[in-house]
Amino acid sequence: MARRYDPERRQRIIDAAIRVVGEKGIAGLSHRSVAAEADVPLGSTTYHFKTLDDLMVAALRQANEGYARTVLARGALQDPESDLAAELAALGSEWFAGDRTGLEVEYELYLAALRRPALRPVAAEWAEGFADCLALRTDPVTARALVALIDGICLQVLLTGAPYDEEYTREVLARVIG
Amino acid sequence: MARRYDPERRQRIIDAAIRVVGEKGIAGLSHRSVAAEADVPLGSTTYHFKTLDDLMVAALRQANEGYARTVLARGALQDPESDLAAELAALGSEWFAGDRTGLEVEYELYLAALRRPALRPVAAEWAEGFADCLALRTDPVTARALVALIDGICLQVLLTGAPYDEEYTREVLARVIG
DNA sequence: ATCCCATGTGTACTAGCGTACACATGGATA
DNA sequence: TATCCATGTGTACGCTAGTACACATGGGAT
Repeated sequence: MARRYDPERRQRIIDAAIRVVGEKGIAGLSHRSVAAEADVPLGSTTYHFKTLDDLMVAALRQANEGYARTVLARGALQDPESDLAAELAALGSEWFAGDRTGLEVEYELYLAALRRPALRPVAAEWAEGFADCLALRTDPVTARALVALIDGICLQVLLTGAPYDEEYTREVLARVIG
Repeated sequence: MARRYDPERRQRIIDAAIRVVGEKGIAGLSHRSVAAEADVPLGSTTYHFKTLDDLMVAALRQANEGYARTVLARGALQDPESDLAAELAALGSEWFAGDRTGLEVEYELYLAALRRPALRPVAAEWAEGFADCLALRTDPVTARALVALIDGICLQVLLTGAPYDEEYTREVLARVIG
């Protein structure tokens, strides 16, 4: 019995869940599919995560942390001298560059909060955390609006297949900043 | 057997699908659950809609038409003298007033396009149709941004459970209009 | 050193799913 | 009127799901 007493078992299950959502979407997420992806027995996924909602909460929280890091990594966002709209539009370009799987996973789990109350606090954490970060450069109301507009623009791109337009994004974000 | 040769069978199945999504979410949508809700045999739902995607396409299209009517019904939107931002913010209040089930169904199907390519053209129809309508009062770029911002604001409300704030919405929409 | 219990493993049960298919029926067409 | 085929009905199959549970194991508290 290899891998008994695996101290990272729980973490590996979360990572596997994120990969499953990336490959098959939330509809393809099950205790069994995650167990197979993580190479652990079925009972192990049900032991660590009693319900799929629990697992999605953990996965969304982890995805949020990843995107929070990409925001934090863009240090210029904190620099009062930088062009906030341009920085945010460039952040969007970074998100959409290359493989979009990560972004799709983030949004799929985020949007799942619509029907899964358990996810709502985690979705709210993301929105508020991002807004708090932006509020350092502007007022809270504007910060909330920026988050909403960025969400809306990202969704239009993901849902309709339209290309991401950084210059357009910068322009309209700048209007909200006023 | 009663109800043989039911000329509205297909329509009744679509209506039932929308009710099922409203009650149980897309996750609860199946040929069987819809058949039960529409009070038709299983074979009837699979006959009219070969796949669930087909059924979701029909349901989203119908939901879109309903919301398009609420937009058109707000005649003041077309009136060049009216305050566009205020009218749109009021439209949001109308959407959120009372039972939100309809709005949740609309967004749940709309957002499902993220993972279901079959729904993307229908999602794009909604976004473009709404934007085209707004473009009558402003330019196409601003119209698109307004749709994105409205989507973002509605989602924040639905996902995080925050209340809908008409005055805040009017204020930030006005900034985008410039 | 002993024991407990958090953790890990394997399997079985029941329910619901999409799918397929054989057959029924009667409006539309010729 | 005779025929055809779009539409309607009922049932069965194989698959996957969540859940439950009995049992195994060994790290850490005592």
